Amino acid sequence: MNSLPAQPNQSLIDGVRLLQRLAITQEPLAVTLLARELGLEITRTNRLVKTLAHLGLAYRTQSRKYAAGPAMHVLAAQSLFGSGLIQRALPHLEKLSSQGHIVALGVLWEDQISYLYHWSPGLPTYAGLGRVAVCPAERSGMGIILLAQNSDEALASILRRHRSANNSSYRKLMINIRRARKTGYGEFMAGNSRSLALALGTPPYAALALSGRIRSSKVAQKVAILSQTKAAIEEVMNK
Amino acid sequence: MNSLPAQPNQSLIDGVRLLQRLAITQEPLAVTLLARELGLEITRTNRLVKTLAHLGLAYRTQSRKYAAGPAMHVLAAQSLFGSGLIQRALPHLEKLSSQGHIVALGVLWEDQISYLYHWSPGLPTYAGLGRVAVCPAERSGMGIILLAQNSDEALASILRRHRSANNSSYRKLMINIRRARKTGYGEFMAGNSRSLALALGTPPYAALALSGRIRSSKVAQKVAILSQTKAAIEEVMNK
DNA sequence: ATTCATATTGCTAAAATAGCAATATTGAGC
DNA sequence: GCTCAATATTGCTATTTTAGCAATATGAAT
Repeated sequence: MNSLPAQPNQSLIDGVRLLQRLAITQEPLAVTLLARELGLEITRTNRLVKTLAHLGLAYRTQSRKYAAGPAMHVLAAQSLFGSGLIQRALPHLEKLSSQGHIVALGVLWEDQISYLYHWSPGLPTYAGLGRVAVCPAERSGMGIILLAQNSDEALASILRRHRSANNSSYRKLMINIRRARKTGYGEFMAGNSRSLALALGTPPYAALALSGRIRSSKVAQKVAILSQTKAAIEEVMNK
Repeated sequence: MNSLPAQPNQSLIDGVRLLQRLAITQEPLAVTLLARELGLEITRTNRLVKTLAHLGLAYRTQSRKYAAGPAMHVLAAQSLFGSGLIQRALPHLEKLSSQGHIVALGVLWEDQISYLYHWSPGLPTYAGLGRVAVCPAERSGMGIILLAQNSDEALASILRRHRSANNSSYRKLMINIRRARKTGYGEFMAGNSRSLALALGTPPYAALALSGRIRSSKVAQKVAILSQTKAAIEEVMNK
């Protein structure tokens, strides 16, 4: 993202990754699992997680597993403001409600999509916040368009590190990614539900999606609507 | 918050503090200022901030100042879910709208209150999110009730580290804190606007407030209403 | 252009961490 | 309850990383 400093601090880098991993699921995780998932040594992981626990950012259960701690509320408040994306995007996302589809705003982390907003018809607008955990990027329109920004090598390196090594799903993903690069939008089908997504920002920092039973004949129209919202959000973000 | 690990990682601790400091204001900050504010050495600060910049969590302006970076959106999405507080509190906060006052949900960090939610009459519910930056804890009902949880020594240590060393304001704060400990709610007057706040959770992890032109005769009634909301939020948080 | 303030890096002493091996703790199965 | 196996945690010291000085670079202001 930026030039490496003279002395990049590996403890900070991996500590933040652990923090992020703890944040995205509710279930408490064992140190061994955390270490394996992030490719870290166990003792080191244990100490970093305990440091996070000391800060209140992690919480140790009786069975010595770790989950998000109470200071996560503090970090949420701070990063919510620091990001400013939800605050500025919400008025525009709300306007998409009338489409009758799921509306989502998400970000890519490693090989996962996290949702800033995930709204289904019938819910009040405010209920879309922090409602949904994560989705594997390869099974998400947003994931596909965000992954598509990477070079094939960078992509391979991301995917190699995660269980996504499965060959058949990898090939499917690459097909979707190549199409996304050509069309400019991410598309993923799950059963007869279609997810359409556009990236926000250059370089992209988030993505925007509509999901539901969208017929092929309506795709261009829905993408055009997403484009308007994309432009509107990018405009307020560039101020 | 938790027992110190065998090898607490100071880089992670201070790196996270820097991250938090960058998140809570929009203006880019010079390294010197960051270092002074957090009581850190300049070279170290420079390297930690550059590591954050490498992760995308900080952004370096042309004039070599640092602000929140694009990965802050990612952290916001993750911590929003990891915290779960906004998601679960919003339906209850919305019910407070009919009171005709400002409704807020905030957290304490060092000597500052950050807002998860800060809603004013006339706004849509969703607009209360991430709208307001920070407020010095000593000038906030929420700040007072949250600071009141600390022992006098812990309190002195928090305040000593910050510019709040001002004697007259310190004395006023202590009066407010002692009253809060007795009454169980935080109260702060700014002009003729009154702010009333209750802490959430044991130990408290956040606070809830109503602010506006609240007459003395109405205080007990408003505190009772806040208590109901507090109980409702605590209940959903304990599941 | 020159000056000043601040950011950044090179360098090495000093301090913190890594990671092994040992120990402690917990949960599962008797 | 007891034993065993799996996992977490810590003590220890070699190794690595960081701290912080001094030097340099980079901008901004004049």
